[in-house]
Parts: sequence; structure tokens; C-alpha cells
Amino acid sequence: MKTKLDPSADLSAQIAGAIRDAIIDGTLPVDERLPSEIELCDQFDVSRSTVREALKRLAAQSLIRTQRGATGGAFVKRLNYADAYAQQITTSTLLLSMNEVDFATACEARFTLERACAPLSAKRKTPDHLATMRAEIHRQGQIGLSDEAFCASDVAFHRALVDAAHNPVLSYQLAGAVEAMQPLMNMITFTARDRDKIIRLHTDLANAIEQENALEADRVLQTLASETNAMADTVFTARAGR
Amino acid sequence: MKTKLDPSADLSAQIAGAIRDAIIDGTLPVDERLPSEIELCDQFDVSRSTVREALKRLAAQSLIRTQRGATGGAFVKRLNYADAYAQQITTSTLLLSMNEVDFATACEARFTLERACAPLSAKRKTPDHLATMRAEIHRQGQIGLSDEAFCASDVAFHRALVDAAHNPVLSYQLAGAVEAMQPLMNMITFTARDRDKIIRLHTDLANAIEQENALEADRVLQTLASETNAMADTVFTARAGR
DNA sequence: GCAAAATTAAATGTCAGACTTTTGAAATTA
DNA sequence: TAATTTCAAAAGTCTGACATTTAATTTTGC
Repeated sequence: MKTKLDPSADLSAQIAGAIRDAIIDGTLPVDERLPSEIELCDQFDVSRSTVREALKRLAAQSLIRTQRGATGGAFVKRLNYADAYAQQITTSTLLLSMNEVDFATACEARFTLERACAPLSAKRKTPDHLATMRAEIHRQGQIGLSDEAFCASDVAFHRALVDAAHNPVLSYQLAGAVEAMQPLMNMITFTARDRDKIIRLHTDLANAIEQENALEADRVLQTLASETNAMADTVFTARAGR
Repeated sequence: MKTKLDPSADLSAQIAGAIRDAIIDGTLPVDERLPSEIELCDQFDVSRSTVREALKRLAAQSLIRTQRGATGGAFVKRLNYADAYAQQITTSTLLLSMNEVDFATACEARFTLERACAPLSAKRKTPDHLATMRAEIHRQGQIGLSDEAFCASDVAFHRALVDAAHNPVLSYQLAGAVEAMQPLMNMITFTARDRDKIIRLHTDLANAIEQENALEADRVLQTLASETNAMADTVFTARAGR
């Protein structure tokens, strides 16, 4: 069956779109083999280059995987959490860095979502997640730690908090909110006093989670949010003053 | 400068990765023109088809846009909210539909995040958002409305609720959680009684938001979450019984 | 007859070159 | 000066060839 395309618009985009729609609505189930490139040429009445460009578009979105060889081809890929996480983080990071989203807005979004997680984390935490949180707190206290490493550890701490909720969908949704903040946080220079303050709050938070005290966890997260905002304010007003 | 690639791995993926990294870390700022395809051929020592496949990968992720003509080329694209939303929704939808995420898990994630939004929405709502919510409630009550249209209206209602928080980052993060549920919801047949129940809760929610009663909004959302779960349960156990 | 080795075929990956279309800039002309 | 024409650069498309990978098939050696 020949599928008609609009010859005035981007052909590879149209082909990719048609296949993507078929994947999303389930017409093409997971692990189904797509027609070979040659067959797609025939179906859409375009050259192989165009078909290949369409397939690369789909591969970039983790919608298909390709195998070479005799029984090879393009297959509908089961989107796994790792790939989805990676895409989510890339998109979120760029959205924040390119759109001059102010720190306060991003910060509010992040902590609002984290606060939503906290009660579930308190209820469902395992020793494993608590151990990760405590390990990161310890790392954050090491002397000579660079600002960047401090931020990375901060992200790891908060991811452990989120993962403790044991809801992979929630973890996925929050991955972007938490990780995308890292480049923004990296712009901040944390004084020793700032770090102390954060570490103390992290400790309070870990304790609250350990004791399944959701209310206290929420309180600490609110404090952490306002403290983070305050630190960013100090840095940015200082910079604007120069 | 010639950039070296690993000839044993996928060349276009490597090129796309190199350029993507340059965009993410800011080496290539927004609206910067990439070298022309021919220049990229030279830089990476590959053919034009390979370069083009790499560029299509980037275009699929909304990282670049291309222009034809004399002053044309590939430009780093400012990722806008619309594109980010669309990607977020595609990814979330597929993640849920392909991984046999059970309804309860997805539902929990969605309502947990929405509950986090509600206090902000109550505080910052505009007449506009309230009007959208009420309009969707009205639509949901129309007789002869298909299940699918009912679900679509449900999504629109909840998006208005989220958007009322006036935090675009939050709206973006929640777009996936709310929209990705739609295909799952579409599997449910809503009885007239179910619809009545949902519409009543939606009305309560809109009222709570209007009166800036965050506590009540939270209570309604919790009820809505458990009711939704119950309806799904009924449908799925009935189906499993056959 | 069976196991190892060689062959084959199908598919993606890559390359080279030509042509088309779009589009802004430069040159020309009225 | 303004409108028109020409030009050139760039992406978009097509064709055909060859390379590489991989599984199935066939052949060979014992």
C-alpha cells in the first residue's frame, strides 16, 4: 500500500511521524519488525536516503532499534526507564538553560514536586535508600569538595529521596525536575556556612524519613527551598551589582 | 579541526552526540549556526549522508532547526515549551503503555503530583483558568458524550488546574503525568454513575480552588484518586474474569 | 551421518555524485 | 532609486555502488 505524503514538506519528518503515530497507537507493537528500508522506499515512494533519515529520527527518540545482518532490520523498541530518564533530563535541562527560566521558578517546581514525594518516601523507604542519603550527606561534609561535586552529591541525595517512594513513574517524572536544576545550582558558589546549613537540613530530612515523620520532612523541604532561593539571590544580586 | 570518531560504532549517532553535548554545555549557544553539511563532512571525515542522518537525529529532539537557501543551515534551536511538552507527553505515554506499568502506580504518580500543584493553583488561579475548568465540567455532563471525549475533557480539566499554578516548569513536568494517563483511562468504560461521581468531584475541586481552600482541594483530589483506582479495578477485574 | 567450514543472501551502514529547490544577496536594468 | 534579473550557497532528494554484519544454507571432510 502506497502512503501518500505532502511533497512540499519535509519528507523524512512526515515518514517518521507516520511511523511514530503507528507506534504510539499500538498499530506497531513492541519488538515488531518494521518493513525493510527498501520496502519503506516502495511504500512511501521515496529514496532510501529519505527513509533512512526518517528512521534516524525515530532512533533518536528511542522509538526503534536497528539490527544489521540477515534477520536484521528496524524494530519497535520497548522504551525503558533508563532511556526515558536520559531524554527527560536532556529536555528539562535545555528548557531551563535556554529559556531564561528564573531560578525561583525552577526551584519552586522542584521542591513542590519533591514535597509531594516525601510522604510516600517516608512510608516506603528501605535501609538502602537511607544509606545512600547518609552517604551523600557524609560526602557533602568533606573538606576540599568542589562546588560542582557538592552539587552532584546534592542531586544524588535528592534522587535517593525520590526513589525511596518506590514509584518508578514518579521517579521518572521527578528526574527532570531534580537533575535539570544542577546546571543552575552549579552557578552558585556555596560558602562553607551555606554548606553547613544544607548538610544540617539534609540530616534533618534523612532523620525525618527514617522516623516516617512526613510532616517534619515537609517542613525541612520547605526550609531547604527557601534557603536555596536565598543563596541564589545573594549570588545573583552580587553579580548584578558588578 | 578533524574530530575523531570510532569507526566501529554508529557514525551518525556519534556525530549527533558530539553536537548535542556542545549544545547542552553551552559551547554552541542558541541560534548559533552549525557548520554547513559539507563543512561537517570535512570535520568528521564522513559522507554527507552520514552528516545528514546525524542532523536529523538532532532535529528529532528539537535541538536544531534547519533553513534552506543562501543564508540557511542548521541552527541551534531554542527549545520552547510547546516542543518540550510534546516530547514529554510522547515519552511518558510510551513508557506507560510499553512497560505494563500498572494503573495504580501511574495513577498514584499523577495524583501525588497534582496534589502538590493544588495549593499553588488555589493561591494563583485566574478567572480564565476557572472558566476553563467549569467549561470542561459542563462538557463532561453532556449526554451522548463518548468515553474518549469524556477522557479528553478530563485531561483538559486537570491541565487547567495545573496551569493555574502559573509555574511553566511545573506545567511542563506535569504534562507527562496527566496526558500519559489518557490512553490508560481510555481503556475504562465510564458508567453514567461513574461520570456523575467524577463531575461532582470536579465541581468540588473547582469550588475549592475558587475559594482558595487548598486543604479542601487536596481532600477532593485524594478522593478522586481513590475513586479512579476503584473504577479501574472494577473494569480490570471484570475483564480478567472473562 | 555429522560436525566444521565455506558460501550465500538479506539487511543495515557508508560513500560518491548528481540534480532540485529554496532563498538571500549581488548585479543589472529601467 | 527601484524593480528585475542573475547568481551562489545551502539544504532536500535521488540513484547507484560498495562495505559490513549476521543468520541461514550449503558444502566439505571425516
